[in-house]
Amino acid sequence: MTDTHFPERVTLYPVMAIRAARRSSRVGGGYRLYVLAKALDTQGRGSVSRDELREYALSLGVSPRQWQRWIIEARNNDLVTDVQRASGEWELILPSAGVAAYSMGCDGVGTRKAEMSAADLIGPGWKARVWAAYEATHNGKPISRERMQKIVNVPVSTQRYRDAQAGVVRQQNYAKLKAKADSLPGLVEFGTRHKALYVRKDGYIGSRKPDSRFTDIALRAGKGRARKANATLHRMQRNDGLSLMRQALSQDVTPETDATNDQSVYVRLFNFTPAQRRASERKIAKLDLSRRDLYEFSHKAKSGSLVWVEC
DNA sequence: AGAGTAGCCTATCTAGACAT
DNA sequence: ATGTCTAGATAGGCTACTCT
Repeated sequence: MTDTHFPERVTLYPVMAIRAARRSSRVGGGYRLYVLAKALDTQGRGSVSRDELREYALSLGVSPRQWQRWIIEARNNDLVTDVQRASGEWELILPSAGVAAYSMGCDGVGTRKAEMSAADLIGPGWKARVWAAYEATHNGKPISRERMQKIVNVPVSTQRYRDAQAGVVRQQNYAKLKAKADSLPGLVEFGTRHKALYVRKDGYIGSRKPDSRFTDIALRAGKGRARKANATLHRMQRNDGLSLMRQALSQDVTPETDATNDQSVYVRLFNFTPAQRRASERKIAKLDLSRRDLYEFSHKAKSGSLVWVEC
């Protein structure tokens, strides 16, 4: 076999992949071809040989017919540009992530890349595996499906469908609040930002938090150049008058909106280590927020659920 | 003969409705 | 909170065709 020199792993921005995976995007194959091309361009030259990319795709099980459709999609979305070298060989010029995101109509590339196997991009279930890569970027931190829908605009029912198909493991999270059981009636009567309150066996008040999800389909990669890619994208949007209002806070925190003034007044942060918690406290101190929840990981319950203590 | 392609057919997917 | 079902839509495979 001559395939062995082709990359087995690729890195991508799951937020872009999710955009491409939308039925209406008409760039599902084109985007995957772009990801493969980027993986092939190990030197970062900004271009790859068209024949080599075709060979790479076919070695992964892409049919000649698919290749034909995919490269057309990639061209239609400015993800590749054909140029002929003096030698006669055809090269494909590849845009940067930010420019590619702009071409695809993304509002952002997210904050994290993910790494996954190239073969997982091909064949039935690829959308679920790409979704799992997005789940992996949360690194086990609790996040509700509703929140993910707000971020990437994938309906909750579709999220469940994808998770089930990709075998994503879900774990429940419970928070141990500072308040004791005797304050529960007051909390119930006057209301609280905490949902699903109950009295724990140790006498403190507990609250059900969003689930954590885990997968081994993808690894969370470093932050890489997400900031740069987003900056490029947003500059292009501004130039086109397409700039959208963006979140004031990073994706590591969960802003909620106060219905009365539409301002972010509330964040919730989950931290696995004391060092993470201290970093979060510093971050929060700068933000001038009226309300916040901060939790540090405590332990894994017998049931498998994760328990977090309010700080 | 071999490469590329059109069009048909089937598998897969989406997302709402309903059930548990 | 999850699972099941479904109609309608899309993607991908297959085959026969054209062109050189």
